[in-house]
Order: sequence, then C-alpha cells, then structure tokens
Amino acid sequence: MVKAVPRPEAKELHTEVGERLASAGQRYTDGRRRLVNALAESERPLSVFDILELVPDVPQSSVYRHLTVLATCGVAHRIAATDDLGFFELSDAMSGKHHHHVMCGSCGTVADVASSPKLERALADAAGLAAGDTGFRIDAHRIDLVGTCSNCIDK
Amino acid sequence: MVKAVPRPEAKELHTEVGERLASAGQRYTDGRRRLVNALAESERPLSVFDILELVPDVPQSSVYRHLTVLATCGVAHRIAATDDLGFFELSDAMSGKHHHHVMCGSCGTVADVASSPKLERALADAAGLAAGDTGFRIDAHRIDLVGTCSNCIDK
DNA sequence: CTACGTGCAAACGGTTTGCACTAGA
DNA sequence: TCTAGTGCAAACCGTTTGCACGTAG
Repeated sequence: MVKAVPRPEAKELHTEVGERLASAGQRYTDGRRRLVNALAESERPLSVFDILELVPDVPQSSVYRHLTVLATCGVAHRIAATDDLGFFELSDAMSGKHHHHVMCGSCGTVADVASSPKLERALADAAGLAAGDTGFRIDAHRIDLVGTCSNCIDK
Repeated sequence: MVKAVPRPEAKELHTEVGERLASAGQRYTDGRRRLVNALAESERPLSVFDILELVPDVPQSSVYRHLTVLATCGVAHRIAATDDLGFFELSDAMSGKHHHHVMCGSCGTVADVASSPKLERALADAAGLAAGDTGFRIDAHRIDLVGTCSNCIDK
C-alpha cells in the first residue's frame, strides 16, 4: 500500500507558503491556496491534468503560472516522469520528508517512496565521485524506480 | 573530466544492433547506422537537436522514428532530463556499462557517471522496500544527480 | 515483388505568453 | 493606489503522423 506522507498542519503549511511567496514579492491568493491544498492533500505527485480535475475553476494557464511561481519559491517542484507529462509535488521543505519516486512504466502513475539513511549515504558517495569525474558541483539527486504498479500487473 | 565510456568494437556494435532490428522485423538502413554511430561516438546522451547537427542529412522526423524503433529493440532509450528536451543514448546492453547521469540545472548538459557496487546494493535494498510499500514490481532504476557543470560555475 | 523506410509538410498536444481586466496589500 | 494576479485565446515548439515515393531483402 502507498502510505500517506505526513504533512505539517494545514495552517502551518499555508503560513510557510505565504511567507515564502511574500519574500519573493508574491501574493498568496485564493487560487494559489487551493492549488497548494490539492498538492498537500494528495499522497502522490499530480499532473496538471490531475490538478485541473481537483481544482476545476482555476484555468490551465493559471495553474501553470502558479506552479512556476511556487517552484521559484521552493514550495513545489516538477518531477521528471517517464513520458512527456509533467508531475508536480510540494518540495521536501514543505512536506518535511526527503523521498524518492516509483513510477509505473505502463500507466505513468507516480508514487512517493521514503528514502533510507543507507541509500542516502551511498548517494552522497556517488555524488562525490561524480563531482570528481565530471567537474560538476552536485546540488541534489533524484532517484526514480521504474516498475509496474499493482493495477497494471493485474492486466 | 568526463571519461569516455568504453564501447564494444564498432563492428560488434553494428552486428548486435542489426540482429536486434532483424528480430523485430526491422531493417538496418544507412540512416539508422549513422544515428547509432552518432550515439556510440558521443560520450554523453544526445538531444535530438544534437543528433541533427551530427547527422545533418537525416530529417527530424526520421530521427524520431529511428529512435522509436531503436528504443523498441532495446538498443537506445530516452532519458528524462531536467527540462522538456529529450535526451537519448545507447542502452546499457549496447555500451556494456551500467551507469547513471549527472545533469546541469543551468544549461541542461547531461554527462554519464559510472555506478558503484555499493550504490547498486543500496538501490536494490531501496527497490525491495519500495515494492513492499507500494505494490509495484520494480524493473529498473534511474539516478540523476543534479548540479552545475564546470562551464556554468565559471559564469 | 512487397513490406518496410524515408522525406516533406501538416497536425498534435502540453506549455507559454500577450493583452485587457480584476483584486490583493 | 499601484503592482501583481487572472482569464481567455493565440502562439510556441518538441514531437508525431499521413501520404506518396524509394529501397532493402
């Protein structure tokens, strides 16, 4: 089963988001609040299509604009999916949990997976090696497990 | 520095690709051969734009079609980039090396990074956990280190 | 000879943007 | 009041596809 990732209290979350927006010279409007709620209440990343279903009275273009703004403030971010569809979720700083993703290669569903200290340690080592090899400064990592969801296995 | 990932001999590679295509009822034509060469000779994944520069006499639509066919045969595959641009590379089965990627969040450049036994072990554990948590069957994994390339650091 | 491959140009679809109007602080 | 937000519709751009011709096997 997919476990719901624990989120901070709704009030706390909105305060935090409001502050982040304010410090970027942005307002926390109703549409943005509803969008944040949709992301917070979902236990998995949402596509823009999902969001439009959950918040039908916000037009597409606004959803994209809001997501851009929220991403700039570090509130939300886009995750790379298997296909061309973009998925969005609240960032680790908001949800309070560092995690990775597992995605279904068949239907494109994405779910969250908690990380582990062991994995993170191994990743830190890998990042160090990569930095030496390539001259990159490594800022973050992304792990996507690709598989088949229980739904698609049945078929 | 980015190390060139060792590839099998050019002849071997083309033989292998030819066989894979044949068993899918596909022909190994000149355009496809040139495309495979471009991918094999590059030490990093290529965007379609890159490919069009390297193989200018193959039209865009053919590049996409070839990539689709090669992906179906397991010869090449698309990797998820930070932005919306698609990058392609020969699959591990062709290059003989399992590896991951490091990508520049600023300019989008992607480079290859070798994996390590330690990292792979940690990943296998993580995959096991994820399978239990989510009911997914895990088939593959993808690690992308996100950073800034030496070129962009200088700026 | 026949099915698959190729090239062109038009279509597609997710995302972005220009513009005129509204509303938060 | 004054700047940022919003909604609509059109533009964008990477990718896909239909069709007629070419070519590998």
